[in-house]
Amino acid sequence: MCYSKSKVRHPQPQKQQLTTSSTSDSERTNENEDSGNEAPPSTEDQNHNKQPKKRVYKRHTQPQIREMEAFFKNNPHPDERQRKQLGRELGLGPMQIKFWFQNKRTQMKVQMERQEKYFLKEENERLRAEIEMYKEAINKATCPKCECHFCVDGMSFHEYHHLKMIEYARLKAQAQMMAGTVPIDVGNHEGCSYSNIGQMSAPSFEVGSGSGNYSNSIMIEEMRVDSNNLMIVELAVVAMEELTTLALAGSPLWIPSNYKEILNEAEYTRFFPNNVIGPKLIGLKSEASRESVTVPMNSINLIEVLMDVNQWSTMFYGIVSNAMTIDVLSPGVSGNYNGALQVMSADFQVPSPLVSARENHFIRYCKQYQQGVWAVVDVSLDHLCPSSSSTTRRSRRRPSGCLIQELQNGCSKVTWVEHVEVDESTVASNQSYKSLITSGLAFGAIRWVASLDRQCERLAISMTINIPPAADHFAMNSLQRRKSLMRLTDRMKVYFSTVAGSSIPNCWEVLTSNSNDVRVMIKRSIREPGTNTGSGLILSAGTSLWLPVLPKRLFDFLRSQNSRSEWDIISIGGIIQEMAHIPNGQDPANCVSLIRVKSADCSQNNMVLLQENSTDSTGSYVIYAPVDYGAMNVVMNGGDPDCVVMLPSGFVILPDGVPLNNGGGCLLTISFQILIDSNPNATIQNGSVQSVIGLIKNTVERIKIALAFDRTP
Amino acid sequence: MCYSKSKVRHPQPQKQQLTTSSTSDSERTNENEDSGNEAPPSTEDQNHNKQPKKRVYKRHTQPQIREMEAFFKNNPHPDERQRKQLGRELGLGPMQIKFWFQNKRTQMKVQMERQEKYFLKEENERLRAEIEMYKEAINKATCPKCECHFCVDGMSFHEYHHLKMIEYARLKAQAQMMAGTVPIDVGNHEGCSYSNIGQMSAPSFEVGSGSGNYSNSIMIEEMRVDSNNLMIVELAVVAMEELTTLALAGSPLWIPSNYKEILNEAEYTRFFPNNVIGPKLIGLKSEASRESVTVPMNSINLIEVLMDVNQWSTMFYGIVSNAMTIDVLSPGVSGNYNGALQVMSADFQVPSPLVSARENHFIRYCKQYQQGVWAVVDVSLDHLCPSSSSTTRRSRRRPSGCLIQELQNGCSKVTWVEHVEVDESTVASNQSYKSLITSGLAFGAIRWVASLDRQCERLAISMTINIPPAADHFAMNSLQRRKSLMRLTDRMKVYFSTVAGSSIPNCWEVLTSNSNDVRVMIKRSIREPGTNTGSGLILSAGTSLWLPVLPKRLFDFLRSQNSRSEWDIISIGGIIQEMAHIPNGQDPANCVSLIRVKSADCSQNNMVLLQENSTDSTGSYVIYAPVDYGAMNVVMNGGDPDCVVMLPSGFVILPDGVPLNNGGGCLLTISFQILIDSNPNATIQNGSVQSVIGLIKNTVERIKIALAFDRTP
DNA sequence: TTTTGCCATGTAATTACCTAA
DNA sequence: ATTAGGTAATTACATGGCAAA
Repeated sequence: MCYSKSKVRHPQPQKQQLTTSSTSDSERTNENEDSGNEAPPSTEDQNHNKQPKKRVYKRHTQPQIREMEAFFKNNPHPDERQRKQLGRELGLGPMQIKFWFQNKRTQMKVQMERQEKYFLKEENERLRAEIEMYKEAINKATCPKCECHFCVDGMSFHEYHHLKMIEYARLKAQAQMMAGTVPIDVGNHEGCSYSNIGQMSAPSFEVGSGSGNYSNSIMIEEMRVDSNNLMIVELAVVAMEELTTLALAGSPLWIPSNYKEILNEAEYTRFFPNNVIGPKLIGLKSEASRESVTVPMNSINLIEVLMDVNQWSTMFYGIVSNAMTIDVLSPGVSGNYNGALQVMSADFQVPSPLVSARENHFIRYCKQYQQGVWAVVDVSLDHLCPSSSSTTRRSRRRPSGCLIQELQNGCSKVTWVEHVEVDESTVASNQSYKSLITSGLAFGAIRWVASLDRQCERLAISMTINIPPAADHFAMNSLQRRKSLMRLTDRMKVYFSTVAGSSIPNCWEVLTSNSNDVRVMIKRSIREPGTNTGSGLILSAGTSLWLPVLPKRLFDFLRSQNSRSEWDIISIGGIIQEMAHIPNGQDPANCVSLIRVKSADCSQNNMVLLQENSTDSTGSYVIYAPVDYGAMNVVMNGGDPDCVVMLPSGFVILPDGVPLNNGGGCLLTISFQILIDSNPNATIQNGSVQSVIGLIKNTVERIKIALAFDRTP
Repeated sequence: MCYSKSKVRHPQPQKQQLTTSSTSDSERTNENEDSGNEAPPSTEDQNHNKQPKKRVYKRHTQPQIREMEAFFKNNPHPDERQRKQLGRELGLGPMQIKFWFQNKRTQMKVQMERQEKYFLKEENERLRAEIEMYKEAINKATCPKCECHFCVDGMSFHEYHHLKMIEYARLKAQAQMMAGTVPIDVGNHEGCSYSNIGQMSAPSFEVGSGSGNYSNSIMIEEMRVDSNNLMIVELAVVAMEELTTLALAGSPLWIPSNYKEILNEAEYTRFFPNNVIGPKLIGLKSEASRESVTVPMNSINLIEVLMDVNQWSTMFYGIVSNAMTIDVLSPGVSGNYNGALQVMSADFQVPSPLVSARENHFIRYCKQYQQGVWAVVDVSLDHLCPSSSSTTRRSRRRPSGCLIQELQNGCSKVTWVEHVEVDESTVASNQSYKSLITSGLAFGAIRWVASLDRQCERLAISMTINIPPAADHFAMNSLQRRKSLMRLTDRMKVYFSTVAGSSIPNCWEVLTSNSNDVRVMIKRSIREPGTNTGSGLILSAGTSLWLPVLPKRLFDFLRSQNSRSEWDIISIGGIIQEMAHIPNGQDPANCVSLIRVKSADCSQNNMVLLQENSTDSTGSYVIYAPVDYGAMNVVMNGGDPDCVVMLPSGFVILPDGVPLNNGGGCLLTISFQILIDSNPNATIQNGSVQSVIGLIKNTVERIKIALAFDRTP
C-alpha cells in the first residue's frame, strides 16, 4: 500500500516519476470511483521544496472526456447544478469538472486564435495578389483610342497612390489615438502634472551643480503651450511614412553613385509634396544618406537601445551628447515600445572642439510593423517652437532613423536614413573638417551604422567569449566582472565624448576658446550622489589637428602600450604593465585594458589606467582614465561601478575625408581632463591653464615627432 | 508543524483551499530554500477520487523569475548543467527549472502567435485600404484628352478583375494540392484501393437486397478512368468562385423583381466566360434562384450536416432522396471539413410520383473562408462522364450551394443559390405541377432555405424546451427520450419521402405506373441487420392531385386527431388517444405525436401510430407509421431506435404555385405502404393491388367529401 | 537497433486578480 | 465586505516523437 514514496530524496528524481505513473496506470483502467489505495506515505519527512510529489494525477478517461465534450458543445459554461450532475454521471469531483471546463475554454480560445491567424494569413495572401493584379492592370491600362496614360485627380497614379497611403497612415494613427491604443499624455496647462522624465534620463553624472536642467523646463513649457499633441502625433506618423519610404525606395528617389547613394531632391519634393516640416529653410543645406548593416542583436534589444536615452547615448557615444528625453507622449502599447512617442533633445557631433555640434529638438516615434520588423523615426520639432529661434534653428532633422528587420539567427538588418538640414556656415566652419563633413563620414548614415555595428559587436563578443585567466592579469573570465568593467568604460566613453565635443556640456565654463587652437574649460565639481568625477576644480583642455598619417597608423601608435611612453608624460621612465585585457571585437585592436604605470612619481602608484581602444571604419578612439586601484577591486568584486571616480582623457582619430589623399591623412582630437584642485571653489591660477595648454601642445609635438621619426625611412 | 490537513474530507472542499493558499503565502515570502514544512497529510483515508490532494503549488518568487527570464532571453534551451546551476542559485529543483523553461517556451510561442495575428490584422486592414484606393483610382481614372474609360488587355476592368481572381483561386488550390494540404486520393487504376464509402453513406435501410450499389461501382470506375482528379479540383475551385460571386453579387448579376431575384443570363455569361461546365445544353432550361435565411445553428454543425450524406438526406428529406457519397477525394484539413471534396449523387425531387426527379452526379466542395464563414458548392460532373449519357443528362447542376456566415449569437446566416439546367420536357411533364415548378417553390433556393430553416428550428426547439410531464402522456421530459424519438421520426420521414417521390428507389418494382393516376410498387423485403421495414411483401401506393382548398386548411384537416376518422379507415369508430406530444416548432402544428387508435379490430391493439406533422412556407407533411407498442417502449427506455420496424404512410401538401389563385388551391400527395404478406416471396395477388388502389381512391374521396362539406357554408 | 534524454504538445490543478450580485 | 464565478497566468505533470548514443 505505501509504495515507494521516498523517491524525491535526491535533487534529481527524474526517472522515478515514471514508476509512479505506471502504478497509477493500473488504477486508471479500473473504476476510479473512490479507489482507496491512495493512502499517501505517512513517512513524510521534510522533502526539499522541490518536487512536492503527492497524488499522481490521473488523466480523465476517454468516455469522460467524450461526455464533457458533448456537453461543452451545447454549453461551455455549465452552472453548479450541471457540473455536479455531470460529476456524478462521470465519477468526477465537481471541482474537476469545473477545471476541465475552464481549461477547455482556454484551449478553445487558443485554437480559435490559431484558426483566425490562419485565415488572416490566407486572406492576406489573397489581398496581396489582388493588389498585384491592380498594379498590373494599371500598368497595362490604356485608353482605347489614344495611347496616353491616364491620370487620377490630375495626378499621375504614382503620386495619387503615395498621397492616399499617407492619408491612410494619418487616419489610422488618429483612429488608434481615439481608441486609446496610444495613450497620449494630453497636456493640460494647469501645470500640475508635468512629467519630469528629463531629470533622470540625461547621463546622470552630468547633473552637476543642480541647476543644469533649467533649460529643459523652459522647453517643456514651450512645448505644452504652443503645440497640441494631436499635431505631434500626426507629424510622427507622416514622418514614419517618409522614413520607411526612404528606407525602402529604389532608383527614382535614390540615385546610386560611387560608394554611396544620393537623394534625388527633385523626386523627394515630388514624393512628399506637403512636406512634414515645411520646405527647406534659406541658408540651410540638406544632407541625406542611407546605409545598411547587419548587426548581431535582436530587434527587441535594438529598439530598447534606441528608445532609452541612456542606452542610446552610450551606444552612439561618439555622435550623440547631452541627449535627454523631455517628455514621453506615449510609452507604447502592451509593454513594448510599439507606438512609443517621445520628445527628445540631443546634440549631434563630431568629437572635436572645432566642429560645431548640431543641437536638435525632435520627436522620436517607434512602430512595430511585424514580428521582428520595427522602425524608429526622428523628426525635428523646431518649427513648432518658434521661440527657440535662431540659435537652435541652425539645423533641422528631417525624418531620419532606421528600419530594423530581425533575421532568423537573431541578428538584425538595420537600414539607416539620415536626412538633416544644416547651416551652410557651420559646415564650412573649419577648413580641416570640411571634407570630412561633406563626405558624410562625420554626420552621415554611414557613421551611425558603423558605430552601431561596432557597439553591437562589442556587446556580443564581450558577453560571449570566455577569456582564459592568465597569471599576470586580473581574472576576467567571470561574466559578472566583464559586465562591471563594460559599464565603467561605457560611462568613461560617454563622458569623454561629451567633453571632447564642441557643445558645451552643463556646468562647464569655457576659459580659452580658441587661443592657440586649444580650448580650455573648467568645472567646479561637488561630490554628490550620482556624481562621479569626484569633487574639485577640473580643467579640461582639448584640440584638433590634421596629421599626414594614415588613421590606422596613428591609432596603432596611440593605443599600444609599447609606444605609450612616447607621448604620455606620466609614463616616461615608468614601467607599463597590462593587468587585464578584454578583447571585444574581431579586430584585436578593439579591447578594454587595465594598465598599471609604475612611474618614478610614487604618488600615482595606487592608480591604474582603465583604457578602451575602439575602431570602426569611420573613426577610432583611445580613451583612458586613471582610477583608484582599490575602487577598481571593489568593482571587480561586484561593487557598484558607478561609484568609481573617473576623469577620462584620450584621443579621437577620424579620417580626413579627402577622397584622393595619396599620402593619407587624419584628424586627431586630443582631450585631457585634469584635477587642478580638490577644492571646487579654488581660484583658477593662470599658471595651471597655461600648463595644461602646454601639456596638450607638448603631447602633440611628441606625437608628431614620433610619427615623423617613424616615417623617415 | 502539522497544521490542519484534514481539509479535503468532503466531496466539495472548495473553500478550504483558500486556507491552504494563505498558509503557504507566508512561506512564499521567506526563503523557499528547503523549507521543510510541507509535511503532507498522513491522515489520508479513502477520499473519493476527486480532489487528488494538494500538489503544493508554490509560485516562484519574483527574483527567481527575473533570473530565469534573463537567462531565457539568451538561451531558451538550457542544458542539464545550466539548469542545475540555475537551480542551485535560485533554490529550485532541476526539474522545476526544466518545467519552467518548458512552460516559458510554450508561453512565448502563443504570445508570438498572438502578436503575429495582431500584425496580420493590421496589415490586412492596410491592404484593404490600399485596394479601396486602387478601386477609387480606377473609377476616377480618365484619359487626359478624351474622357473614355480605359481598358486592360482589351477587356473592361471589371472583366479583367474577375478573370484574374479566378485565375488566382485556381493557382492557389493547385499550390495547396502540391503542398499536400489537400490530400487528393489520386486514383490509380490497379483497383486495389477503391474507397467504398458509398456502402455506408446511403440511408442504410435502402440497401435491401444487396445488389443495390452496383451502379455506384460503375460510376466509380468511370470516374477513375476518364477524369483526372486535378481537373476535378480545378472544377471545384472555379465553381466555388462562381458560387460565392453569385451569393454576394448585387444588381448587375441579379435583377430584383417582385418577391424574388432573377439571374441576368447575359451578365452571367459575361461574368463567367469560360463556363465551368460548358454552355447551356440544347433542350435544357436554366433555373436560377437565390435566398437567404438566418437559422439557429452554428456554422460547424451546419457544415457537418451538409457534408455528411446521412445528415444531409435527413435534413432535406423532402427534396433529396437516394443520396450517397461515391468517393471522398479529400476529407478536409485539420479535422474539419475545410477543403473537403467529395463525389456524390442524389435525386432532387418534389415528393410526388407525378414529377420526375432530377438525378445528379456532382462534386461537393467545402471551404472555410474565415472563422464562422463557410461555403459549400455542388457542381455537376456529368460532362466528365459522357457514358452516363442521355438518361442522366436530363439535368445538370451548375455551381449551387450556400454561403454560411455565423453570427454572434450562434445562429448562422445562410445564403442559398440554386442554379440548375433541366430538360424542358420534364418541367412540363404534369400540368398540375407546372406552375409550382416554374414558381421556384419546388426546386428553387427558397424551398431549400425553408426546409433548412424548419429543420434547424426543429432541432433547436426539441433540444431545448422542457416539456412538462402530463399524466396521460408518455413522460417526454427526458432529453434522451426525445432524442430517440427524433431519430425514429427522422428515419420515418426519409423513408417516406423516398417512396413517395418519383424516382424509383432501390429494390422496388413498379406495378402500375399510371393507371388511374395511382402508382403502385412492391418490395420483397428480407429482414436483415440494418433493414427496418421488417421482412415481407410490401406494397406502396401513391398518387397526387390538385384540391381547391388552401394548403393550410388541408394540412390542419389531415394532421389533427379530431378529423382523423374522417379519412383513416382504420380509425373509423375507434378511439383516438394522443399518448405523447412533442412540439418542435414555433407553429404549434409542428410536432411529433404518439397516437393510440383503439379500433374494433383488436389485431391493431398492440400498435401505436408515430406521427410527425411539419409545415413550412413551401410545403407541409403529415407522416405516420404504425409501430409496435413494445418496441416503442424499448426505444423510450434507451433501446436502439433503428430496430423498430416501420412502414410509413402519409401526405404531402404543396402550394399549387398559381400566383393569383383566388380560391386557393394545393397539391396533395398521398402515399401508403402496406405489408401484404409476411413472406417476401409470396405471389402478388391482383386483388391486393386493386384493394390498395381502392384504399387510396377511397381516402381521396373521403378527404374531398370532408373538405367539400366543410366548405359548404 | 534499443535506450535515453530532450522537447513540443496537451492536461490537470492552482494562484492571482477581476467583476457583479 | 463578502462571495461565487470567470479569466489569465502558472506550475507540474503526462505523452509521444525525435534523435543522439
